[in-house]
Amino acid sequence: MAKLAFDPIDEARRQWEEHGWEEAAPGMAAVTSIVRAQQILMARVEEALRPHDLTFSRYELLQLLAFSKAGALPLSRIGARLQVHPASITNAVDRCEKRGLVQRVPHPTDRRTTLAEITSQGREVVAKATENLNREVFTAMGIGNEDISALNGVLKRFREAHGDY
Amino acid sequence: MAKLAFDPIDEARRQWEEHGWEEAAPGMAAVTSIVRAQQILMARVEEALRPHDLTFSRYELLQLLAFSKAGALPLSRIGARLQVHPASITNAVDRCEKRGLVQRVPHPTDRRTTLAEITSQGREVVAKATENLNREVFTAMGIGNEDISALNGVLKRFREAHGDY
DNA sequence: CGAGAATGCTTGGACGTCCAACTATCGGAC
DNA sequence: GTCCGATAGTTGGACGTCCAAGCATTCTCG
Repeated sequence: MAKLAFDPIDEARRQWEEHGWEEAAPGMAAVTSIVRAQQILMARVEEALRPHDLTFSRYELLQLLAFSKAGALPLSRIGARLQVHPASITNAVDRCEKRGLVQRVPHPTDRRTTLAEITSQGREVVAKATENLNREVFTAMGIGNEDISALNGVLKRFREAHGDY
Repeated sequence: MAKLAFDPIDEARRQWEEHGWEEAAPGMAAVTSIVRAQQILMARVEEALRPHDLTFSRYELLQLLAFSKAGALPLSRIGARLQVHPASITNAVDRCEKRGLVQRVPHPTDRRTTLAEITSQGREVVAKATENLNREVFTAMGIGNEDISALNGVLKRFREAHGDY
């Protein structure tokens, strides 16, 4: 994988400083690092999910439903929890419904609302997928526990500062 | 923006621990946090670039060329530096070329290779875009300098552990 | 020197994301 | 009680990413 003899982010930082943007250099490095880390992680996650024919979005959908009390939630609440556009929810639910992992159910009192309900097959698939993810990704981060804790702390402050949750 | 009364990541962690996956909980939280942080950052970046009609991929392409000695690089080297698929480079160069920010030039000795060369207009656009990014994103991260340093340190170790660079 | 492997780029298709526009339903205010 | 704004979900289009396949060129090695 390593095609380069140097760290591209260190290199970018050097360039930033050379151009008189010392103020912005650490932030630039942080943004670039997060983007790159996300690319690496998503590649690993998608690989762990491939045997189950799931994508990360669809996995998140199924896991959220599996953890909910009734196994069903309004699409709008799903969107709020996963922080994605309503159209993306429609898409994810469509695909899961085609595979029988989820089914659309009308809301009992509000006819505008549609619920997504996880099926027993959906529960099976998401259980196996979680097992894989835990083994191949979440417990194999490649950095120490202190680093993971520090990361979680910083990113929690970051998200809070930007009005997440 | 804040639609929720709780942190979804804390909630997910709680669920993980309840299901006996304590081992994987910190890694799960870290992965989810990185994904979410990247979403937040990309939204901010894209907004800062919108006035210049650029996307982040195209900005990265232009900045890389602007910093290169000759203002031109083989498409394959661009792909290696930005860590994206060749097809994505083709796409980005196509769009920049249509706007006159970049032009394709044949490699002097290797006829397989195509160079992307930044134009003077491309240099103007990327300079203004960088100014915007520095002001609106890179120097407005919402967390302290120590947090940014810690983040950069952890993510550098993470990237190194996964064979980046 | 010549055939097969490797490299460089492009194309077409699948997927996910967002936005804007639209339909349907609900709820509050006068 | 009715109308108008807010809310819920879907659709179609634009964009970016990846993969697989294909074509051209260059390199390697017998």
